[in-house]
Amino acid sequence: MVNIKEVAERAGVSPSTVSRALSGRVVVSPETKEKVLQAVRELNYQPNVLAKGLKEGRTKTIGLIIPNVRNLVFPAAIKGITDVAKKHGYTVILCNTDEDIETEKAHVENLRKRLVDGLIFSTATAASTHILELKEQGFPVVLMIRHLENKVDAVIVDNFKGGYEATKFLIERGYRHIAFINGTLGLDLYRQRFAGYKAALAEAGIAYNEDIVIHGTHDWEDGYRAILTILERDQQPDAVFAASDPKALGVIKAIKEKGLRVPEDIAVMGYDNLDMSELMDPPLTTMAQPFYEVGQRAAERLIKLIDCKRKPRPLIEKLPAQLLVRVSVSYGSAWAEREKGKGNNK
Amino acid sequence: MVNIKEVAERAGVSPSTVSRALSGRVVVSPETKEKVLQAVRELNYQPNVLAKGLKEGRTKTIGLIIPNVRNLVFPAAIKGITDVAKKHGYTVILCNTDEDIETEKAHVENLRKRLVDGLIFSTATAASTHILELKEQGFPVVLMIRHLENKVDAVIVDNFKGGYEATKFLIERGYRHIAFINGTLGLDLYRQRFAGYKAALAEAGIAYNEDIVIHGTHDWEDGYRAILTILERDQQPDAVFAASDPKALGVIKAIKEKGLRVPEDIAVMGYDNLDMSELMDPPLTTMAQPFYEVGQRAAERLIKLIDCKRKPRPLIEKLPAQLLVRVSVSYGSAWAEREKGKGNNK
DNA sequence: CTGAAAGCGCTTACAG
DNA sequence: CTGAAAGCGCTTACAG
Repeated sequence: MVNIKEVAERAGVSPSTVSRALSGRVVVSPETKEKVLQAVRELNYQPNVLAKGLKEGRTKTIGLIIPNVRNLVFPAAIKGITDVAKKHGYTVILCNTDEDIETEKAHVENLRKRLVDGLIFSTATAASTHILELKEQGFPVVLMIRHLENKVDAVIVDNFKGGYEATKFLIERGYRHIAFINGTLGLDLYRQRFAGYKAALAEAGIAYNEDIVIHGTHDWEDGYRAILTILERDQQPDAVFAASDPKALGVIKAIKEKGLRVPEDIAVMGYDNLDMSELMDPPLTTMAQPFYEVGQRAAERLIKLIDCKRKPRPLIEKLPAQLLVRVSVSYGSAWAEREKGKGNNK
Repeated sequence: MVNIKEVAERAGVSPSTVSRALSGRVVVSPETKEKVLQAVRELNYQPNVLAKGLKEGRTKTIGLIIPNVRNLVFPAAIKGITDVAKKHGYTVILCNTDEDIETEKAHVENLRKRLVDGLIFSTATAASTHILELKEQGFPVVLMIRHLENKVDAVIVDNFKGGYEATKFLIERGYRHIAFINGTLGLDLYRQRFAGYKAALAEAGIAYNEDIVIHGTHDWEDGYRAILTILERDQQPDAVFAASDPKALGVIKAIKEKGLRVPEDIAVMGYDNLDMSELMDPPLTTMAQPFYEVGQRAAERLIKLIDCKRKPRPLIEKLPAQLLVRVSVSYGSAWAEREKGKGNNK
């Protein structure tokens, strides 16, 4: 590859001048500048980013650490990040941790060796204390989707509110026996959705029934098994709130295979709004998470942290999940009764 | 961050010695080596990869250029690549082109400025001649999933065979009026699947009927509309072969909404085997593409190209797609007849 | 406005 | 086996 010296020779100036003409930050006479640009074009000169980075101490690169690229919540967020990064002239390095904390640490080391300017994370586990260390060293870090304590900047979705609103909607629709199929309680986002579920029940005066709540499910097959387990306990929920779309989809599959109908016999509410959820039979009612926006906001926040010398105090940005009503939730038995009663109340 | 000089001081040796002790490629006395490693541990020294890369002219980094991270075929391939890269000590830089050729070119420039050691591509379009240029300059490039002419190393799936076997299976199952819903003919992979479809028809002596073939569909909504269009043409296919799973899923949705049953009235065959396809109602019969393996093989090939000075001639590796029989395809009208006739033929 | 020099943090041929 | 020196390709304070 051609270097700055060759460009300088071609243009009849010194390397310093080439550098200045290209940077735009220093005054260079118009004629010299034109000569330089001409030479650059002729030789198709591409400044070596390593040398530049070594000198300047920054690389216009951000590291992105994701627990699992095959988890469908991440591709949209990745897109949001790369779009914003591109707009600001940043390159993104993607690392996959397989939900493993040691792999995560290894990636962080590797990225720091490469002098990335900042890091966007979805933590593998809540035990990622090495992230707090980074933060303390003044290294720009933004968490996304999954967050830690409130000491590190983060862009997340309001999971308590999401869980609350989903459950409240089911209750308003007249469902009274609402099963909850949750992910691992090791992740704050699932704890929050659970708390929201309970809060909505309490508000409506519905007793919490632990026989229709299952934690720790992971993929659609777990969701499939979980609802079967609940059914085997001789529980007959009139609705199921699953804490992720894949779990909801597994639930629907199991319900159908039992010869029951969705939503007539059991309504199903998901959480995510993955691309496929609209396509399902029946189309899934769900809490839509704004993953693309989460990615965008995380990247914008990180770039702000990188550019600004004195570190502002951590900001936790919570975006709202949005209820998306489709076919998998209809009206429960309490709906008609309430409608009937409405006339009297007024 | 701590540098090599500080380590040298701590260990009481020269920077050269630190470098040598760490590289392992040169003889260093055991005692010196121990002193150095001790200092490295105490200071938590991480060699600066930029400086190292600048000096050595390589960075142990590979660039990965993907047309669209939200397209579900890619996450699995990305995983295959990052797994292999990690095993060999390489880092992966992910770039997203949005199917846009100019963005693709910009990414290539950017990555070369960063001295990546090689590139893995899924080309945005067949017109990516800049990739051929890279190849001619002796720069290591491997294409994946989508390939160009046979001048560049590539790991792809055998699309002709895949299209042929899918269609042949439908014919063997007794279907005779098989619609084909294809992607864009601008991509070789769709041309090949189409050719396979026609070859299987011809072999079985079934006339090609262009009224039940639609090209250029992209996502599930296009698939949904395409089958509706065919139905409006007063065509009644007994089976639909869709050239991707999302298209097949859209087809199923449309068929159901028309009050027809899958597979009893119309059978549906997909192509991909995305994670969700098994979950559908009915579970989708499809040609499974080994995306994870494609990613692995592409990364292995690229690393081989990087390590080997004299360039071997381009190798196009074709992995087989595999028929996965699930519920969305059953038995067509010609099946029973043939079964009946079998006794006589023997 | 422009050039010569120093330096970013490494590695490696050259001496010893 | 080890150290001093040069150099990878840039940028920028220092002169002029």
